[in-house]
Amino acid sequence: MRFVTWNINSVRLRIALLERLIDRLNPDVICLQETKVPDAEFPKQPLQTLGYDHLHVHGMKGYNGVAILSRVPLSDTRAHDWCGKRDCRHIVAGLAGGIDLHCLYVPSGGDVPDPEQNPKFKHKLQFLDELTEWSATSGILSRTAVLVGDLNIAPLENDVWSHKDMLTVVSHTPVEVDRLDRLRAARDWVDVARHFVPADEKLYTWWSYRAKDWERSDRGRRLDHIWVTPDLTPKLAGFEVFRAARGWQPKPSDHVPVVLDLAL
DNA sequence: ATGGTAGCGTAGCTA
Repeated sequence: MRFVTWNINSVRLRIALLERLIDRLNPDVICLQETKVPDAEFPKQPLQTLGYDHLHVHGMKGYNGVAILSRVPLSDTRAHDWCGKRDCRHIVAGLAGGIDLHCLYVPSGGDVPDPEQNPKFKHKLQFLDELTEWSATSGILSRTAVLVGDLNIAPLENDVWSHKDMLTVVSHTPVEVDRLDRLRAARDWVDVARHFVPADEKLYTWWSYRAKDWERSDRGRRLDHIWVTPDLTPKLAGFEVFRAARGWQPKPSDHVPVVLDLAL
């Protein structure tokens, strides 16, 4: 079974690129972040035409928004609210075989990496803390699961173009990397990218729109992640960062799709 | 040190 996660940065604007992605990768399940559309206006029809009959969409006007598009049935679909906000950042669906699929969009955190000065950074840390607490107490701990999405943190040295220069830049500061580690440790999640790609190798899933030439400067970050519970480790069959999509014209997303194959 | 681009929606917020 092939899973793809992609921060698409507006699903309506990039529906043609989503169709191209489907043509190239033929995923069974697609998880999207930053759909930026209320549920009633989600472009369901073109996806159903392509065989994605099982849709779990959770969006709002203008910002955020997550979605799961599937060719296989989804059960027990639900959404979670964190930090007292209804901001459409976390949905879950059940797959055959008792597997939970989490699609997540963690707050970006603003510019200043200080929770006292910057409410957005405080929100990011609190969001991760609430998720970690919930992971440890909700009973979901014992379930087999796949977690994907834009976690907006690049935890390892080679998840950013320059570890030294990025230590004070939101997405790679020690305080948020520590919070992400605690979340990962709460269920002993396996970081699938680093299962397949050695930690001494640079690996990015996002490149800023602001670079003159994203490909040449290659100042990327690994913000988009795929995690699985340890019982799925023997089923890990393939992984890819679909870097080519960053150059798709016109108007690429600043994030690229990330692919997981599971031998279920 | 600064400012650079993009999406939504049509100003200014968010990333």
